Amino acid sequence: MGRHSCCFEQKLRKGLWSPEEDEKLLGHITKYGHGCWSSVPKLAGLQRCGKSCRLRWINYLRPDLKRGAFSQQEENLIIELHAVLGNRWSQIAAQLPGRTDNEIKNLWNSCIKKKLRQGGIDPNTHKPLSEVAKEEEKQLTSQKNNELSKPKPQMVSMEQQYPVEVSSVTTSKVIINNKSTSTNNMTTSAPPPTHEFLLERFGASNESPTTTTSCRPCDLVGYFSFQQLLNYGSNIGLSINHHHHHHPNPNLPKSDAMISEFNSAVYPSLSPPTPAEIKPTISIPPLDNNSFYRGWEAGTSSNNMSSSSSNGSNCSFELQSNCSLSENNLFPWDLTTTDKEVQIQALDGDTNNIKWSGYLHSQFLMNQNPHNTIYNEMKSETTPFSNPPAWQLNHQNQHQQSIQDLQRLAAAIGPI
DNA sequence: AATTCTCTCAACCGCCGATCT
DNA sequence: CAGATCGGCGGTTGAGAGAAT
Repeated sequence: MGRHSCCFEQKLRKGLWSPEEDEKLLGHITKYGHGCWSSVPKLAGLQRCGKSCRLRWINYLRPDLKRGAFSQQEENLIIELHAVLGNRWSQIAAQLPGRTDNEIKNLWNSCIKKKLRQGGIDPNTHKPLSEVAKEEEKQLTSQKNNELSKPKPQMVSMEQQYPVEVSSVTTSKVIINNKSTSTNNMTTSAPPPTHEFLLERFGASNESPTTTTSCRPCDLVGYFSFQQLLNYGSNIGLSINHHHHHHPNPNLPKSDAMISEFNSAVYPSLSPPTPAEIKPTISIPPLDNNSFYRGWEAGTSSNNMSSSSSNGSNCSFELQSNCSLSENNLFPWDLTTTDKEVQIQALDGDTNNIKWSGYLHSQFLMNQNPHNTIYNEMKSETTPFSNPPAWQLNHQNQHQQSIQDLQRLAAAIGPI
């Protein structure tokens, strides 16, 4: 069970895709949509399994892919998201329009990990390496002790260990305060950081006056503002602005000051606010996709989602769109217009960065001409699959789902 | 110039949950 | 209800390119 039948089939090609194969797949999908992936190879005349076709499309042929090197902003965002999501590459990729999970995963494994280590940060835990080493030592000793007392170690599921479901916020799964889950195996590969860690990172410490109950507003802040970021989709960068200038977190021991400085550089938008009474307000955009996007578009480059604090504290949480949608057309297609497909083009508009192979490159550049584009074909075709294309619907649905998730969460929590 | 090493990245593999039959 | 199928995900592999020796 679970195995793809295609995996057993003989005579299927493997390995790198030839330009001819790419052309066939591209031609087929742009004309008919992918529909059922398992039927794509047959229909497109390819000796590949459907899974391979899907992967090729998603990772390489999709027209909304942003090619070229990752910007520093993107890298920073990946680091920030990894701190929250762990190795959930697809969810991280969902916040970086035009980037694939595979690409991000590769970048993480080849570059970012190394950079973080060089900066004294453990890439798995996002904590200073020195701290992690200490914890490992502690764990080793406590493990030894446990082995003496317990014959078998208890398995802890991810849900038990990190009970806040980051990917899909549903009222049933949100646990406001997970103080009970103190076991935090920092040696495992890339666990999402704990709630406590986020509190530490965000500076929402016990100094808050509202810390006595099990449902503190500040407890929500770390996750919830991040959740807002995550759910509000691809074009939002999180910035936690505290109106002090950057300085090492006073809560950190002095020996960690350098690391803190590094954090400021690597996590430029994540410099911890001073421990203060942060009380975010939540504004929920309407469900209507178009008006939501227009709402972002209508704003300036900085769209405050929540920025008030109850006592006039200098801290504010602010969600920013990276830049104005109207300026950069960050969505690969403009959902508010009728000529959607005509708008599809390299997102950053920098053709030098486009890594298409030669024939594809010329083909796509050609296709950017609204008068000569296969995407016009896509639009005009009225096949069961391509009206609109599934990959467009997916993107659209993803945002709508995110908004609905957030609304459910807000409804469950009530006014803060 | 030849060899080895390192890095990048496309693609595969195996698993899982959802859906279909 | 059980098995089959499918789409999706994260981990891993290995080819190829470039750097170092």
